Amino acid sequence: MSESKLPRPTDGELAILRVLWERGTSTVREVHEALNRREPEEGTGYTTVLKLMQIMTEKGLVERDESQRAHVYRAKATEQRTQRQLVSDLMERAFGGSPARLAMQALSSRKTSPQELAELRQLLDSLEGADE
Amino acid sequence: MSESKLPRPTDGELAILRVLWERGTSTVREVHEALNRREPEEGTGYTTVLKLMQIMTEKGLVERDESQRAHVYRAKATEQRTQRQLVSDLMERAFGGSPARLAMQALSSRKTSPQELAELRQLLDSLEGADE
DNA sequence: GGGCATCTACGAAGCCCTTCGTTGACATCT
DNA sequence: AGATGTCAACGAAGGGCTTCGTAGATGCCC
Repeated sequence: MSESKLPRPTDGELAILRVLWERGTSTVREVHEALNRREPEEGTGYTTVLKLMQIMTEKGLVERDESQRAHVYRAKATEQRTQRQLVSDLMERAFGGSPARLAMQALSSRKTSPQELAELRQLLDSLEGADE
Repeated sequence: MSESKLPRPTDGELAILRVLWERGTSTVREVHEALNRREPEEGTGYTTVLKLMQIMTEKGLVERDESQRAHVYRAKATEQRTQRQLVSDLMERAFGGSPARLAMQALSSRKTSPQELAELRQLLDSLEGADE
């Protein structure tokens, strides 16, 4: 029962999760530095990141190991799982629940590499094959 | 210059926009009734909807005609335009800017009808055709 | 040990979103 | 005209998100 529903992460929380997914488990300092390397103009303070991560711990979005003086955090949900949740959410709220309309909007909004198009085609094949 | 960037609508605002897209121009009362027909358990009050729509007017998300006693509102951006914005947003924040990964996640998250799959296939064809 | 750097914890402030009660204007019906 | 119902406007309250200053604990180096 440890897999109950996690809340939808906010923009700030998502930025932190992205660092954790990319780097693996990290301390607050590491996350803070990664964020400011990625977005030098934003400049969020150290304690701001710390506070966010503390709240995320309360919400269950991350877990932390307090055995070291500098606590070590890790994302509780995988990147895939979170992406699925966010997509489902947007699909319901803005696309009337239609995955295809969302997918088409995504593909139209930016150029996609031939390789990715091929992967998509493959996915379509498998979806059509598995009709029930 | 009337086409500047509109802010990302909140969840509540998006629900109202959906009513306006579906019904066309509407009064507050009409929106309120449509929402409570759609989500009977939620039960947002009339003044709540009114307040939201007033704020949306300030933000530029909707426009209103005040010539009648019951003001008539209409969405300022089309459904398509808003969907594109929301998708781009999510793509940047959670998918590292990759449209294909977002599309695949969308298609995996829910069963898609054969007809929609066919439409998608067609879109893929046209995208591949238009390589530069 | 004293001084310095690093880290967590706490709390407050500011802003936005949502909700709703109240008020005053306006219309309609009798 | 007076009663009733509908409407926009306003303000306030509550909660969540973000930001940061400050304090207290801990580790390290001379």
